Amino acid sequence: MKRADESDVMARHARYDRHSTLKKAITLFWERGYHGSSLKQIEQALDMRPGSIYATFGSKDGLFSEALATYAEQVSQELQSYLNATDSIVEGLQSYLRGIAQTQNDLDGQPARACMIVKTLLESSNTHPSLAQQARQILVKIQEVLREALEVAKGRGELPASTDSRRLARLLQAQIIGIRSIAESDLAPHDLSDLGDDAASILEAYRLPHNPRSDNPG
Amino acid sequence: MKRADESDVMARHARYDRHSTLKKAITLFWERGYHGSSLKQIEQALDMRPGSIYATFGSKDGLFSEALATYAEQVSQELQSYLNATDSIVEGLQSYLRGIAQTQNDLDGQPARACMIVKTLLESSNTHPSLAQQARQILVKIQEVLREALEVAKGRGELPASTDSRRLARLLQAQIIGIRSIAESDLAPHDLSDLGDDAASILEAYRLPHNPRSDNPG
DNA sequence: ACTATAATTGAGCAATCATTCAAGATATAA
DNA sequence: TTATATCTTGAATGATTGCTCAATTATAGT
Repeated sequence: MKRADESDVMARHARYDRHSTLKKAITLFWERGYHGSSLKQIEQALDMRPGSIYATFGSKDGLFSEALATYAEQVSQELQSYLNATDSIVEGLQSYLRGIAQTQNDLDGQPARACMIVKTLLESSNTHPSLAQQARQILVKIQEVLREALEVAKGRGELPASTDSRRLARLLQAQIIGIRSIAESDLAPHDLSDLGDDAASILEAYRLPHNPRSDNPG
Repeated sequence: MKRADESDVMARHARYDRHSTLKKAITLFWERGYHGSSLKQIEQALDMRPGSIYATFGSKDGLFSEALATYAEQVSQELQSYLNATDSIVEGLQSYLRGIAQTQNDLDGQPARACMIVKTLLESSNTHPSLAQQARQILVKIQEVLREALEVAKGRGELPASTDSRRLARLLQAQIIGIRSIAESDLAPHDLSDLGDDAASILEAYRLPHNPRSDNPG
């Protein structure tokens, strides 16, 4: 059997760019969730007819799964860009916590909304095991990114060597989830911003006591 | 016109106790959410036929709304019982944060699960405005309970008079939401317990006697 | 036992659900 | 052009959705 890309006769090319289509899917699914998004609405959001959708993504599940993976990639990259923006890992993390507490944190100027990963986990944990498992794995992966960043911070002397990075990473993830979930309330922008500051300042207690006139530099 | 309870002729009494029925509804809706629970499943969970369900609760929306309100009552009472268990408000709050991080925190021995209020808010914020608004109001009410508790703590000298109780209440609510949401991951019981401890110890920095931080957030 | 009242039932409703597939459209190679 | 491969379409599928209501059953007072 001959695969499409091996064929000696080319044919019609796809009208839809997969990645930009997935971004449209993210917008819809992030807003309405899996069960809340009907295929009718998906057709409208993607400007595709059912046949094309199923030919491209296999099923509603497949589309959602790809959209979630793409979203996770976006989130990871955003976190990484915060971490790379400063010499200090801890300050990068603090900056990230403050950033997600801004009501206009997107390029599109969208208001802060709960994380799509958490929304998916909570929605599907007892209705759609495979989706829930995917969400869990993404959360573990992000936790791993946080843990590695904290390890680097330890190496740089920002945190005590005794710091349990895995454990602190979980505390940070809880902050992220808490902030972004509360953002779904109609909290005043200023109050949400304060919450970001408070969550960021939690890290101060974990910092290596930095004494400018320290007499024991070990 | 004669009302039923004014009638001089009594009739068949209801087979179903409203409160125990609502508890069954909570179990289903908490697990599967609003969109994830079909009327077929509701019929089975309540052991009621559609006619009875609609005669009693009006609609699926009405049933869910009553179930959510009942759940909120349960949560508030649990929080209050933690606050009343100790002389110290702060320790009561810490005990609560640790308590919700226990995998078996219910009388029924159920594993820790994400808060039904938050699940509802995230699921319905863009699909079911009235439900989302109800969830938001409940969260505000709980925040108010926390704030009042913190005010009492200030009066008792547990916290500095300068403490912004409203702001700290929001930080605490973010902890609760974060812990309970992360509980939906298949985190090891010990790890979740650690997270509870870490969230509880955040309050140490806000305490009056030994505040390790120079800049008091508040 | 009889009557009035209320609670319960479950078959059945129109609408919507996710999905399929034969037919048509379009681009490339020869 | 013609043939071939691929993409797109949208009507139609059977299942399921939330919900209704006429009929049935059960209770209490007379």
